[in-house]
Amino acid sequence: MTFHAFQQEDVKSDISRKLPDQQFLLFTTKEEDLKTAETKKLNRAHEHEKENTRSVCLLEQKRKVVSSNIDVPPARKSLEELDMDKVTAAMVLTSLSTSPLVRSPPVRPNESLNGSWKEGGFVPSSTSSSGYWSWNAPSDQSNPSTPSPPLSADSFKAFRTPSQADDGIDEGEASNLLFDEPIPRKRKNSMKVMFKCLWKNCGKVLSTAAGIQKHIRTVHLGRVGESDYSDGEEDFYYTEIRLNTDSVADGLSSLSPVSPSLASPPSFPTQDTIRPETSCAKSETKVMTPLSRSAPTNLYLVHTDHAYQATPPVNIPGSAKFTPNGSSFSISWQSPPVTFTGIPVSPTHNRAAGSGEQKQTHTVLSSPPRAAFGLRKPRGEGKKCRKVYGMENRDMWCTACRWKKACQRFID
DNA sequence: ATTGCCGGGGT
DNA sequence: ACCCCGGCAAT
Ligand SMILES: [Zn+2]
Repeated sequence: MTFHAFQQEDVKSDISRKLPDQQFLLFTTKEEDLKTAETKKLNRAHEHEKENTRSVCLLEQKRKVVSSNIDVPPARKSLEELDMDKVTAAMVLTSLSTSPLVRSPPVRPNESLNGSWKEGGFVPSSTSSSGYWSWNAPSDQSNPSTPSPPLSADSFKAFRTPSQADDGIDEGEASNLLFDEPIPRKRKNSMKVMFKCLWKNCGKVLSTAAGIQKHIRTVHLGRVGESDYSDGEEDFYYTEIRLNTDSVADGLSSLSPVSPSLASPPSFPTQDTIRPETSCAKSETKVMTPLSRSAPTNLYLVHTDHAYQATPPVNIPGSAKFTPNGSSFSISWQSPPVTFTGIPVSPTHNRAAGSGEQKQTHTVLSSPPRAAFGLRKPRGEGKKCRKVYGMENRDMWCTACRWKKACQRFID
């Protein structure tokens, strides 16, 4: 782990007025990281090194932006973890109304003095080794009894040290899905991720990290020519906000490539309690009234049921292979037309060209209502890490997405 | 073409 | 357990 400080100097002149001149402390993870994690990814080693550095830098930027915009009593440093959720809740609410947002930082450059010193310390999260990708990671284990406010917010959950085994907990153990009844109903957890530009007088909100980076690059940094100039150190100032699909619409007046956003009626917002143990299936539906016109309710980021696919068996192996041929047929029950597939006996030669022989009767018809199996997973609606962060930010993806498994961060 | 992710492989 | 990727369906 090495530190270097450098001066922000490649900003253009007008920009330097807008943002306080400051020094940056950027830590890269050369030795430690590359030694372990990188060795495995030999094929990708090159770009990865860059990417790593870059994203760290990027995260640092975020921290800096945040830190430079608020005055927090200095006594606060150490216990920030404890009331993190309160702080963040307030913080996000603030961030939604005013552009720059806030957070008590570990390092706080003095903004008024242009000299802008910083103390050298800042061991990045030595106590809480893992990153801050989720609030339940290091802190919540301390107080399982006190329920945190169910409605909280999570903006830029970005402060993590790269590499690390942080991702293991990153989507920590929530196991607390509200209404997960017998039915395979998927949670209505629809939330949107937005990236908001933090430059002054620009509250631009885009839907992808790549998008906002591009925006900042072109609009604020003036780098028009180079489209994907991704050297290690760029100064992005943006934050990530998550909001429910309903109650969007405010604040986001100028968003450009935002997806249409279904105009669903206020389906009760899912509410994940932060209780560590999930108790039984007793639906303690804490369904609170959807705050009528409240600010976009940012959701907590608990989700993260254990590993991949907590959903009941929806996927029958080999079913999909035969769909186009004669062996499958679709039945429409209530709402969604589900397609059942007959179980083929001999996968190799089902339905040859001319032979309409097919004595195979579909026994599936007999078991209508529960039909425990059959349909393929309807393909999660909504953007996942890959789309949201883009290929170039692969190390921001959740673990599952990196493994090409079902995303754990954005659950449908 | 891109995205999500299951299944299966490697360590 | 962690990590990766071929391949497929859906988009
Ligand atoms: Zn993901």
